Amino acid sequence: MGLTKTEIFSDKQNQLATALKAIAHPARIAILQQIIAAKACICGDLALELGLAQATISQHLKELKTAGIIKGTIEGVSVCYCINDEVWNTLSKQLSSFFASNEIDAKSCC
Amino acid sequence: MGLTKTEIFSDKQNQLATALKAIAHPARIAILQQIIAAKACICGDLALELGLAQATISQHLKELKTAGIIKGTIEGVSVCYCINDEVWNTLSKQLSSFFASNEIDAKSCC
DNA sequence: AATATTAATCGTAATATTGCGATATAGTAA
DNA sequence: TTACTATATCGCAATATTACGATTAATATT
Repeated sequence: MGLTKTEIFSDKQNQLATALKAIAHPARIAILQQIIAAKACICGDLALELGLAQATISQHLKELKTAGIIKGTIEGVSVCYCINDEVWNTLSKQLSSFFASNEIDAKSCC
Repeated sequence: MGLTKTEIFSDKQNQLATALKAIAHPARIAILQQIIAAKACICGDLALELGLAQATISQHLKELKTAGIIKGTIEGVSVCYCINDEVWNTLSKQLSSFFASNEIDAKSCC
């Protein structure tokens, strides 16, 4: 087996899981932090900064891009990556409401 | 290779990644939602409710428990799972500040 | 004690992820 | 055109995840 049964879950659940999965890796968290701090937004710089191979960083960037979290604009020979603010803010709100749904007072079991 | 190089990242980055990874699965999101809504907090009930095998739910519960996000209290023959509010709130705050770190105005590149 | 009930663990097969060297692609500069 | 630079993709090996049937362990019930 080994295949997630996405069909039994709601679109919202699947989408949130996919977005979280894209962020749930230390290298990708580090990449996002670097991009946000604007210390580096170019693949090669990130590779040097983080100490991973260029191919590895490129792959992580692709995953973040596929998830819509970042977008890349061609800048001559290199590509400048930055946060996709729309997706970022939407995800931020989704997570906020997900975490807020656990109200401390309203406990009915345990 | 196939082994995440955790040693080159900070503890915070690794911890956040681990916590997010625990949540980043539709079944585990669904389990957390059920527990929060208190419709089901018992393994067997969750298995029936979500349509996954008991062994599968038990495995997902274990992962959430290992991550510290939920805790289980023995209730006769069964175990009642509930949110670990401390961990939940800490993670909520960490994520809030992570997402807030992307200030829309302060763009220095791209 | 014998039986039922519930959850955890084991073992396994299928699939996915991670990381990197090597190579391909595409733009820039000489 | 030729050489250079930067990123993307391919191919591979190692490891991790996912799901489930079967089994085990532990508590109730009769």
